[in-house]
Amino acid sequence: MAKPLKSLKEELKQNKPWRSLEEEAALNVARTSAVLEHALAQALKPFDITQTQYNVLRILRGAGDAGLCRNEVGARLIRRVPDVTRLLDRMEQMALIARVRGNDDRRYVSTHITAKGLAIVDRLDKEICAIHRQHLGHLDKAQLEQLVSLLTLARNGPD
Amino acid sequence: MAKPLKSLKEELKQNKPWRSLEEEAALNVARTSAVLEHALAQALKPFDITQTQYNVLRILRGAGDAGLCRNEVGARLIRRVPDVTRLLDRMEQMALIARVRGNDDRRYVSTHITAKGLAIVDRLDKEICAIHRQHLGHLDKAQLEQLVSLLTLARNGPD
DNA sequence: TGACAATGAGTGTTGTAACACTTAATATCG
DNA sequence: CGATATTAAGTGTTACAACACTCATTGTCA
Repeated sequence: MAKPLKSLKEELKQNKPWRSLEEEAALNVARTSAVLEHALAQALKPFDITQTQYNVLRILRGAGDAGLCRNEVGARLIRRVPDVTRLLDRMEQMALIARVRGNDDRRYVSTHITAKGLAIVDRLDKEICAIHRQHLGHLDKAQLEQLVSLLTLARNGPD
Repeated sequence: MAKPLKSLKEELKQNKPWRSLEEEAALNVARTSAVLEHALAQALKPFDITQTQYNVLRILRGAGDAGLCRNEVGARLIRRVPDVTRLLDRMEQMALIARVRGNDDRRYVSTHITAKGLAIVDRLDKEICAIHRQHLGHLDKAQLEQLVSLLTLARNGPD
């Protein structure tokens, strides 16, 4: 027998009907994201890094030896943050990343992941993977693909 | 002809394959949420309130004259925040809400929306509705329902 | 070639989020 | 009835987010 699913209205003890289906969808996206991000934040806490910092580490691991400049890092973050400079400052202080100012263009500062930073993301890979499976593993392949497809469609806008 | 949709990988200039479908789905949820929340934040800026504060105002509007205590407000927020007290403090200073300590149980403080707060949420209704339609209106009814259904299923977990 | 725009990084400041901890009032039970 | 737990709200502190602004270096073209 199918388990009765707890709707968002029940979750937030909301008893009024949604004003529109679009609103219901938007709130469901926000709520689901909040739940997933909370789980991620909990997993990162023992390592004393935030989700954004974890995101940066993964971006810089992907960038390899070439590294990336501040603006490129900022552009690849899932959530845009103003003040990438001090985000990187803090990570540099923690010795998770290193920065080198360019020689040909002295405005340019390339940012690299350090061995310490790399060790942390590598160490976290399995754990984060397990969290994703724990939270989304009960959806089958077709459902996950459909979810990705609907969200992609949503983000690509009406134009 | 169908417009080619921009995938998350293209959006974030990521060229590596996802490690799992679950991860791809989780990141798509997070990214979509970030985009929607950014749009909402922009709309709220002229009124000098944050998304969380807007969320509180809607909760308290829904609660009506009875109001809600601090913990109830916190429980109904889309994203959990520690320190609801000072969130409400700030809103009280802005005269958006009012608090009354209970007489029979003097621990209990009920929180109400003020006329000023009510005026702001009411004023915002149409605008927020338009934002939702702008961002999700190009999905048809079946797609939105499926999105809600998949997200609800995701949040309800494997157990 | 020299003024001026464009680009990349960084700073100052304020408010808010996150964490652990405390105080006050009521309920419970030996 | 008094010790103890429970429930509700609040406080102290640190670090981070958000906003507008500045500084330095390079590109461009009249």
